[in-house]
Amino acid sequence: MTGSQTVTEVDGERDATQLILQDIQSGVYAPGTWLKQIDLETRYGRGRNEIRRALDRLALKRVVEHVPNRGYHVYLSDGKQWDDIAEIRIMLETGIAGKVIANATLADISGLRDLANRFQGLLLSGTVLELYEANLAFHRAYVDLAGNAELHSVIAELRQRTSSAPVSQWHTRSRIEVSAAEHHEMVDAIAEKDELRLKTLIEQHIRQK
Amino acid sequence: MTGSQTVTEVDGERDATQLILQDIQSGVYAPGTWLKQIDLETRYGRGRNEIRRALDRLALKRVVEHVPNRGYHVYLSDGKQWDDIAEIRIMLETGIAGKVIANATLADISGLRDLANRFQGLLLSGTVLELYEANLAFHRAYVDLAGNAELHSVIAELRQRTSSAPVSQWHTRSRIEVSAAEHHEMVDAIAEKDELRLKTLIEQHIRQK
DNA sequence: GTTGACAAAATTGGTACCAATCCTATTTAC
DNA sequence: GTAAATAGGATTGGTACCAATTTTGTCAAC
Repeated sequence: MTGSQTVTEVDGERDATQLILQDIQSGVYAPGTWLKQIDLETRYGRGRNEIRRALDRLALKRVVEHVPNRGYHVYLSDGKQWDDIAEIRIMLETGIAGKVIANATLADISGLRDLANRFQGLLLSGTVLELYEANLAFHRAYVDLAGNAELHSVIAELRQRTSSAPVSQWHTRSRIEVSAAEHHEMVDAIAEKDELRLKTLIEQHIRQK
Repeated sequence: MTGSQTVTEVDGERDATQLILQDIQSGVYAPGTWLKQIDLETRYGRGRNEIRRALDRLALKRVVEHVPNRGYHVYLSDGKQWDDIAEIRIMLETGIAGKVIANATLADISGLRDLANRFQGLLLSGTVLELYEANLAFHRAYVDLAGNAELHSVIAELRQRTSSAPVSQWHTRSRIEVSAAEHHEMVDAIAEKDELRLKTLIEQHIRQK
């Protein structure tokens, strides 16, 4: 049974890569699942060619794995990989702490506060994917304050690598609550220009999530 | 004049992506050059399909830029981008300094020393590409000592992003000499377990290159 | 009942073709 | 003589088809 009706009314312009990625992140395709080209073709209403390109890109991003003459399947991330990537993120996000504090205007801080609030607001009503997006928006805004255009894409890529099963993270509500609180603490630290505290918070935040 | 004979006798198994990348890094294709599919097809003796996939991958890596219905051209890296990437590399390579020192066995240090020597040895006789590869091997070995499997690919990717014109870097011999000396100093610092000095050296090394 | 071989179906991956788009050179009007 | 318009050529990018490989299902032998 490969069937699955078209998921789209008007996905119109969006890239197939992101659609597939989003479905993987939403848990539609569990880790280990084989992604058959024909299925994807009908599901997203795209040509064979675009599907192949999308799968190749995802394979490059290590979201799926390619086995010649067998196809592509969702990557099964092990614990070690998660730890390694967390460590890299810590190095980068703490590394820019000083710059962020130096660059942050009052408007920036207020913007961050809004994003932290939005995440907190979704805590009760939001879906997992919405929470995921809100959390991502917060971290993205933080990283942007460093003024390093490249860093943005690097971190985004890192996130995608582990996000194979974001559902499996944040299983308990209490953990999400902690995350929401930490977001606010981070904003506080930025407002008070307390670099050391900010770094400590970030490390703690990334590790536990 | 689009002509250019096949560059290969037996490139047999190597991926077209890497062949093109290597040619860009060697300066065969200058920044800004349009990479026509037909030319690449004949030059590397590959099908249209593989060329397209390779170009798509390189576009994803930001080595080339894709303009719809126009084609792909070698990316022109501006100074800001170089600085941004250098900064990221500094954060990462200094960030692992402690772990590297902790993990490095005598054999590891000796291995690093060999690689530093090899770079130095190529200083007179080697081509630009050989120097580039030797330098890369040294840094790769250093990064590997951190025991973070993911970090490896992240840094490799970062390097590729700026390596559009490695020829333009290292224009003067004196700079290469300085780099070679710094490699040795880094090994010294690791051997003496002087983390602070190692970090200083790395920052200096990456920035000036 | 289990294991092995064989045939059929399904899936991938490559090749070739064709339409759409863009650049260039020539011609024409002013 | 210069500029706009037009025709021609070249390049990209998508679609369809076909071959190669693998998996699944069936049958026979032990």
